[in-house]
Amino acid sequence: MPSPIVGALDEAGVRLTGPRRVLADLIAERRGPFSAADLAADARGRRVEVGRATVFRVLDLFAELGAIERIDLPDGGHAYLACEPSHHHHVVCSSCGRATEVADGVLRDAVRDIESVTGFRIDSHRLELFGLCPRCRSEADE
Amino acid sequence: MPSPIVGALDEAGVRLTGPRRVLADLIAERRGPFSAADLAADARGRRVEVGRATVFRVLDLFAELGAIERIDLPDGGHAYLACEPSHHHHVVCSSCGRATEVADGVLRDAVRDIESVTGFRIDSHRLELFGLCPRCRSEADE
DNA sequence: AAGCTAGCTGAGACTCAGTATCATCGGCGC
DNA sequence: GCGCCGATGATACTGAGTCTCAGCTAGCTT
Repeated sequence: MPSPIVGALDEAGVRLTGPRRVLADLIAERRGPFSAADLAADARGRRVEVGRATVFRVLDLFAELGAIERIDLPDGGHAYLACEPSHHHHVVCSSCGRATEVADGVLRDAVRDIESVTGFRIDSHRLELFGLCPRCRSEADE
Repeated sequence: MPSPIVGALDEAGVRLTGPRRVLADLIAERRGPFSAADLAADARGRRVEVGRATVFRVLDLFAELGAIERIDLPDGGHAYLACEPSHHHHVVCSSCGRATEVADGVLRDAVRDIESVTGFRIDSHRLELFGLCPRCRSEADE
């Protein structure tokens, strides 16, 4: 079964090259957030050489297609996350790295409030949430 | 008149050194977000030499004291912003860089919703908003 | 199936933010 | 003033991300 990202590539009408397939597969197998360096290491682990520059380019491409998203970690670092193309936000577990998506709806009212208070016209926003996932919560309770 | 940051340093009981005063003044004069490199350049422009490492250290210190905050720009870069120490979020004008603070209250309900939907226990979050400030809006309308 | 070409790739040099180290300096409590 | 200890600056280092360019290849064309 081909990864859903490969399907997205196909639909977008971009070339389906070797490195793109490999990276799409590796991304599909990852659960939590990952960095460009992680992917490069994964590829090396499989004895598939993918240039560092290519990893960044492909990550950019996927992000443009909406197949993955770039998020900012609390420590200031960056990471990528496979996700649905619709606008949404991420909840990242600070213990195990597991991540979940949250629909954007919850923020709509808040954004409207902020617009009327500040006079700004809000064009875009980014919200990232960090905490403990259900599994890590119950482990912490024991 | 001393910058409000100098007061914060005093209260926190940390040393009031030359570089800290200089950087506090430079930060107080800035309107929008700024980077560590911006500050270093400002200092050089005034013929005051402040080591690059010191700029980062002082920025860290100020951030710890809550006198400034680190924000993530939409392009993935970082910047700092002078602000009040209470928890809040920033609205940054994507045209002129002017920034405003928004109290955290608007998000409380949204965070509660997200907790009940996902089962996560949310410990922290970061919200950044980008758009046009009132002034740039009216200029854009003309 | 062979040819063509735009677009992709990999190597490697480069930039730039941020960190680590360490000898020296200078705030500030005495 | 004196002296201690934290702060400083010079310098070297790391690691993420970008740029360039020669060579390669996916997939259209015939």
